[in-house]
Amino acid sequence: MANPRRLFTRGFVYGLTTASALAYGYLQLSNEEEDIKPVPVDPKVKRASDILKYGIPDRGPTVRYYQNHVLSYDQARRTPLWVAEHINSQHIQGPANRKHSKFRPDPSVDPMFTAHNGDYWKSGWSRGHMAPAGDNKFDQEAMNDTFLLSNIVPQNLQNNAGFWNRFEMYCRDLTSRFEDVYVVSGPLYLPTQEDEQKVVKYPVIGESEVAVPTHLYKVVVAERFNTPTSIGAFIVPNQPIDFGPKLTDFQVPIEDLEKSSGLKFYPQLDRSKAKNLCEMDSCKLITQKEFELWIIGRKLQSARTQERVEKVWKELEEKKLKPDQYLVDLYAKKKVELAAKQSEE
DNA sequence: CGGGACAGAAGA
DNA sequence: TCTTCTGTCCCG
Repeated sequence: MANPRRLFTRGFVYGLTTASALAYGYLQLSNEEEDIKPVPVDPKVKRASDILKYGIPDRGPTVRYYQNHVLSYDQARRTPLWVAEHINSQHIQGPANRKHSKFRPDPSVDPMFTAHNGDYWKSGWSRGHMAPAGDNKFDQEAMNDTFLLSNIVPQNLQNNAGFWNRFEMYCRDLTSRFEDVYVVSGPLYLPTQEDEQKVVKYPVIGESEVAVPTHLYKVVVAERFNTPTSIGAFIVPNQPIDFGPKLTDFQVPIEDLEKSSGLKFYPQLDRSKAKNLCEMDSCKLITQKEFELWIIGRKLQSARTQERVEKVWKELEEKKLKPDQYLVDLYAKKKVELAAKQSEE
């Protein structure tokens, strides 16, 4: 019986030489000649089996698959490189609740390269989803997957809960006008001008030294039957952004994002036929008043005491927000509900 | 929707 | 006893 290592080496060389020969075109069938020539081997490739005798440096799996998202993980920075999703109206509604999910290290990531919750605690940075939990309302397990730290980057809390949150809401709202929405999200580490040279500078947090991105990006593709596919690329600074700036302020040519990220997005998409997303659609985020009303609605929903209900309602009055009928009804309903609950106790 | 801080319970 | 986890409350 042959030596296993010997077998492995032989297979290794064969694979390399075949790939190389194809690349060099030596295996092309000749039109004129019928005699079969010996296949030349690129001497550089021939050396590879010796050079790589003890293996090829390993970045880990290039692509990792989850219930409802796919990502590539950056083992050096302890953050994803990119996270891809497909959103439609079926996925963004359902009983799944983030209160049942927990942030935790991704068990599929080598322990040497994983991030931990402790890295984020008291770091000044929040744990920002790339594939959002809210895109997985249809299934609790799919939502739980998005809380694995392989899908998380250190994100400014105001940005996460504010502008980026509204950006994610816009992506979900696209499904009311487009059947299928495809999104790739991820972190960027962009250079800044410092004296005479550009430098890339970013903090790292915790014992795992998780890298804090300078910016976040999204590439959004929206599809609808019988209309041109639309695509938009956005680069958002990882810092507080109030209601002044518009989403279109952060739109960039996708080629610019590709140069910065080193990634080609949607290589199978015929870009010459694609339209600018912000011309096909509004690219308008919800307004400050709409956002604050939404938040108050969510707080009312989750209120557990009468005191809390009254406090939230007072907040609404202080901000001079006009509640719609739904909110008025919800307020009345919660008051009755919690009064009954208190009389039980 | 997006998050964190904290106290007390549960576990080593 | 000290550490870790979970539930609860809080914020925009």
